[in-house]
Amino acid sequence: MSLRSIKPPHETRTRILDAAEELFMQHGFESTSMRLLTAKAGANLAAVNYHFGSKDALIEAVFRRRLDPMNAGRIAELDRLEKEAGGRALAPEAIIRAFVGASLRMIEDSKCGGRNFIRLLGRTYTDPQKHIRSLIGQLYAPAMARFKTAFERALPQMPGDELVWRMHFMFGTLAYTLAATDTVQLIAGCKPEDRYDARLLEARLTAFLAAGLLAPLHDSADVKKAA
Amino acid sequence: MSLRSIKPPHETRTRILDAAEELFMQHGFESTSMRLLTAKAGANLAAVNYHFGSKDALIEAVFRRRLDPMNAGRIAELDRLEKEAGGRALAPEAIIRAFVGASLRMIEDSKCGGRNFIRLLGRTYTDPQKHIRSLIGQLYAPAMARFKTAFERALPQMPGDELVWRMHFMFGTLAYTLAATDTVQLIAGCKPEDRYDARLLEARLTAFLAAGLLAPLHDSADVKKAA
DNA sequence: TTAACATTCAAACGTTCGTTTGAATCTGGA
DNA sequence: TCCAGATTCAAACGAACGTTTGAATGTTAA
Repeated sequence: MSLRSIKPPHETRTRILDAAEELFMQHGFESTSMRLLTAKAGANLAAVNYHFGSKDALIEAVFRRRLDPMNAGRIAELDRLEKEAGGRALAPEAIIRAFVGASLRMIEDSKCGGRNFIRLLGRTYTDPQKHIRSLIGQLYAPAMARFKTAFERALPQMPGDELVWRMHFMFGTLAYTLAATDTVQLIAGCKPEDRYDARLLEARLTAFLAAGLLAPLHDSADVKKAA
Repeated sequence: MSLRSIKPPHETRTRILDAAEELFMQHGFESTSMRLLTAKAGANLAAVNYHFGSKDALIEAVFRRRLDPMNAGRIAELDRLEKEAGGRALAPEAIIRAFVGASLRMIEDSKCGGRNFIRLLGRTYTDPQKHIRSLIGQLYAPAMARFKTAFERALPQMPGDELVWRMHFMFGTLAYTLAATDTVQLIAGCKPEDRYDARLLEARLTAFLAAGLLAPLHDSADVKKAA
């Protein structure tokens, strides 16, 4: 038995996950048939049910594989920044960058299929199926709580519900930007060139989000009076 | 023949469109079967193919019915504002409000099923199927061009590509906010109460978007140097 | 070599899908 | 009243779906 033939464990599992990632991104969950998927993965039709149990379980596995490490990285980055700052408060923009950077770094990473995943992820926040949305929510929960307290510390003067909404807006901007990589031309009116240079995009996105987060508080009394 | 029995033209057509709007929102396009849809509309299974030709044509009709008037309203509102201002430049926030308001007013309108449509629309910008995305893009194109020149007039100092991206971000924030009406609790950690009071949401969203649009220009030279 | 286990395979299962068909029914003007 | 066109209806079509099955093959350790 030669060295070449030492088979990595779960080889088919990984091939299936890779194929699923790409096809789910291209066609969505329902339009991706097990027959097309297993063919692309070079596996037998029954392989998905053997290795994952069902198509739904495969979908869950696709998200767990990348989302867990990604959010762990976000939290670690935040820990690092806070340690580095000693007792001082973090700049809101630094917190934003810790969150946004994780997504954009994955886009840049061309050798792992992260770009497919990020686009897929960005679209799945608004998936019709509730159990899929709640899976995503569950996988995000720890990081979300961690970043929320970080923002609270950085912006002690901001009312709680206001912060919740602004985080919601920021999260949405990121999600849409990553998912809708081709709708820029809707506005530009032409094909994007190198518009998805991740580094430039990160700078633009961070500037936009930081300004939105720090926007002057609207006078909610005005709104209530007008109503 | 009594007055009551005067049948409005295209009655079934309308019932089908209404049912489609609600079911597409609840389950997505593919998970909504013609059998469920026609049953909800109180029509025969063959009715969709008779009145619209195919399921895809029905999807298109669902969007055309509401999107065309909505964008026409946006443009009319912008015309009104510019006429009102005489020759003076419009405030960027007023332009934003003209765009955002059209969506939020439809959410509030409870008697027409606009709320379903808006959620459906918000998610469809990132639909996997390219021909659906390009349909939406085509329906938005006139309004998008109109608002782009309005922003250019209001912000003459902003570089063109920068404006394109910031409009992209704003559009995305709006789309996500409308589509993901239940992910706020992802951040809040609890059920939203009256969180979707449209008027309060409009104030919050406009403040966020205006600040983001007017964010200080990042030094793109820095980014290029670092790369 | 053998036995136990893990994986792959071709084939079939029952179900559901969008669409089509041709007859039945309704509608409005001659 | 009668007829042409519009609409509705029950029934069926072939295709594609996710999943299951049981045999075949590959792998590992005694």
